[in-house]
Amino acid sequence: MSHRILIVDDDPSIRRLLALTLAFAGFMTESASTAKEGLKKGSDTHFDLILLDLGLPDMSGVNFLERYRVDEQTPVIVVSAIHDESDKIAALNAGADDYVTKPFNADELIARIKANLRRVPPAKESASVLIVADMRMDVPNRIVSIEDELIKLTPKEFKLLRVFMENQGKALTHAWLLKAIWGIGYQHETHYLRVFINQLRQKIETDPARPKWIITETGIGYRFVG
Amino acid sequence: MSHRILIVDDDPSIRRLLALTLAFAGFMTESASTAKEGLKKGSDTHFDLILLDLGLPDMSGVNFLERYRVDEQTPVIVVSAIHDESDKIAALNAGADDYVTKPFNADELIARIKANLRRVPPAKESASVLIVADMRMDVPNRIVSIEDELIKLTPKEFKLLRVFMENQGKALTHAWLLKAIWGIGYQHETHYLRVFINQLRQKIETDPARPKWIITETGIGYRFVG
DNA sequence: GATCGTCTCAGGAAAGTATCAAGATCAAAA
DNA sequence: TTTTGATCTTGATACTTTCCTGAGACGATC
Repeated sequence: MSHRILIVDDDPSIRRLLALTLAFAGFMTESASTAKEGLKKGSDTHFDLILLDLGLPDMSGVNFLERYRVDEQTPVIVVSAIHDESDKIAALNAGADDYVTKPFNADELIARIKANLRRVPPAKESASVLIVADMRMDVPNRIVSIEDELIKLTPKEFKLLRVFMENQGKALTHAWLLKAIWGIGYQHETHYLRVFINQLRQKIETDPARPKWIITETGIGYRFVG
Repeated sequence: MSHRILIVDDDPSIRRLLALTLAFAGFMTESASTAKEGLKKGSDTHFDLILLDLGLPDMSGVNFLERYRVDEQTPVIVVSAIHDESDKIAALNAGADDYVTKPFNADELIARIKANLRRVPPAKESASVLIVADMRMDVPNRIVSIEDELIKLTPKEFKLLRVFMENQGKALTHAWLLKAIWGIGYQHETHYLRVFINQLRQKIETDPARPKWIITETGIGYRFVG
C-alpha cells in the first residue's frame, strides 16, 4: 500500500521534478499549481502528506496552513527557496511539520517524508471515524461520543484525543505528544500537557481521579487504552 | 536517519529558537533546562552532538563537561554570551569542541554543527521488539507482556529488563549491570541492583522465590534465561 | 553455628503528576 | 470598535509514584 502525497507548487518544472523523485521512491502523487487548487484537492480526497511550496502566487504558505489545518492533521513539509528566517518560523508555528530548502537533495527529501509519515499509521490514516471500545470519534464532523453520549471538546482537546485514539495502547512520551499537538519547540513544556490531560479526563473519565482511558506512565508520558 | 542533538539551555525562548533552527536544518532535537537534566538525558540515550549553554543555574559548563566526558566522546558546542568570555575559554580547555556566541547567526550555527558532526555517523536504532520465549517487549511503545498478559513496569525496571533481554543467556556482572542502568560511578552499589531485581521478579516471575527468568549467579551477578 | 552473599520489607527523600484558578489571547457578536 | 465568551497559557499548591536506603531475615558453604 503506497502513500498518497500532494504537491503544491506553482513552478511546473519543480512540480515535475518532485513528482518524478517521489514516484521513484514509490509514492503516489498529485499536484496543484495554486494554493486554492491545493485546498480543493485536499478537501476532496485524503492525502497522507503534503509538500507545500512557500511563495505561491495566490496565498501565503502560512495562510494555506491555517486554512488547511482547521480539521486535518496530515503532515505538511514546507519546501522553500526563501532564506528568510521569519517565514520559516511563521510556517512552522502555523503547523508545518518539517522544512526543506531548495535546491533539495532527493535522498534527504525522501528521508524526511518517510520520517513524517511514520507519525501516523497509514491504515488508520484514511479512517474518518475512529472507534476504541465504546468511544467514537467522527473526525470530519468533530463529534465524540461515549456510549452514544456526546462529549463537547475544545480544539486542542479534540486534537489530543484524536492522537490518542490513533495510537491506542502505545505509551506516548511527553515530548512526542507535545510535538504532535503544539509542534516543534515545545518539547519541554510538559505543564501544558498536564493541564490538557486533566481537562480531557474531566470530560471523558467516569472517575477522573481513577482514569480508565488515559493512563499515566510516570516518568514517560501517557497511554490510551480501550 | 538524521542526527540527534541535545540542547541544554535554561532560557525557554532560546531553547525554542534553537529547536526551530535545528529542525529547519533537518536535525532531531531534545532539550534540557538544567545541567542535571542534560546529564540524565545524555546517559539515557545517545546523542550525536550537544549544544551547551554556559551560565546554567545549577552547574558550570566546565563541571558539566567533566561529568559528561567521563565516558562519552560526543562533540560539544558551547553557546555563550559575550560577557562570559573566560568561562568560554575554560570550557574549551575542558574539552568543548567549538563555540558560538550569542546572539548567534542561524546559518553559522548550522555550519558549525555540520562541521563537528562530520566525523560522527548518525546513531543507529537498535532492535525495536525483543522476544525471549513467551516474553515480548515492544521497546518504542513500551509494551511488555508474558503470554499476552501485560506487565506494568517503572522506568528503571523497564531499563533493567531491556538490558536483560538484549543479553539473554549471558552472565552479567553486578558492575556491568550497574553501569548499564545507572551509568558510571555506581559500580559498587550492588544493593540498588538487589532491590530492583527483587521488584522485577515480583512482577515477572510466577514464583518470585524460585525464579525462572532471572537466575542469580552467586558472587558474579545475574543471568536472564528464556 | 559462623560467615558471606543474597533476599525482602518498609520508611522517607526526591522526582514527577494532578488540580484549581487567575491572567492572556483570540474570534465572533453587538 | 468594543464587548463578550470561550479557549489557551501560566502560576501556585497539593498530591502520588518511584527511587533510595537501612535493617533484619534467609540460606548456602565451610
